[in-house]
Amino acid sequence: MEDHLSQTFAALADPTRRAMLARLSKGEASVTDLARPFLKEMSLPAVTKHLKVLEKAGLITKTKEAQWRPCKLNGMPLKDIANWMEQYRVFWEESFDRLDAYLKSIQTKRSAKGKKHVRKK
Amino acid sequence: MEDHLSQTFAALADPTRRAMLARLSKGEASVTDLARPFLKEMSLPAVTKHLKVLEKAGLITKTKEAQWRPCKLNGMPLKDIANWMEQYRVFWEESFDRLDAYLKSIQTKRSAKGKKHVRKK
DNA sequence: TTTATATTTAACTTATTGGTTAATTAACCA
DNA sequence: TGGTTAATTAACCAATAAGTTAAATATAAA
Repeated sequence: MEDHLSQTFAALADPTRRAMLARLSKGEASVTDLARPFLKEMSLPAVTKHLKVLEKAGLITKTKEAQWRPCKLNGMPLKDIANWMEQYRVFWEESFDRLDAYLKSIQTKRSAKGKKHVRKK
Repeated sequence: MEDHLSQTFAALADPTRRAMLARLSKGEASVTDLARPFLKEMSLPAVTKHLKVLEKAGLITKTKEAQWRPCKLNGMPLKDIANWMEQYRVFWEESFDRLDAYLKSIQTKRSAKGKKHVRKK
């Protein structure tokens, strides 16, 4: 998982971890706080592991307060994802006609440069 | 990988697959077209597998044209991700002061409902 | 100093991922 | 028909992910 973006996407590819982020978006929470909704489904060490994945991806920061480890959400890695997504916005936001026109305009440019691969029908 | 959103995030958590999407954002491409930039690093079956992951996540669609399988990008799953991201926008886009104020306002609401966990310092 | 609470680490298991090579299928072409 | 190109499938392997239980660590409190 060399690159930053892959690491962030991978961290988000788990419903438990996304639920933890959702909880943290309401404010700081300790490990036990975060674990509570999941203790019927998994053990505390499993929760620790999920938090470690989020931490390594930079999505949360753990601090110390007595024997507790309050966690807070850090949105920066999400900004990287949002930036990456921008280049695809046209593929979901515009009407299909516009998307089609957009693709055609690109194809034309490529043809003009002689790059288009011609294929007999 | 039960849920849709997890499947999409997981599909995006690989630089090869993201590069393939980037290529497809310039227009349709066959499997060989998509494979070309990676054939020094991996075999064709590996490429097929990556495409299968993208296809199962709904990010691409494969069609048939003679012995080729032209692939096209489908942005819909990205819209789901963009929607999910919206709830976190405040965590990267606003100034830290505003974020702090936002969190405080939420904390206050929770205190008012008697939900806030009080902890001695 | 013992005990309780909060959290992590260690060691292990199982399933999934990402890759390989070799063989197979499918369509076209001479 | 036989050969070539495009792509997939099968069988396998190594590394990683996600979980487990049991033990260890750290702080606070009695």
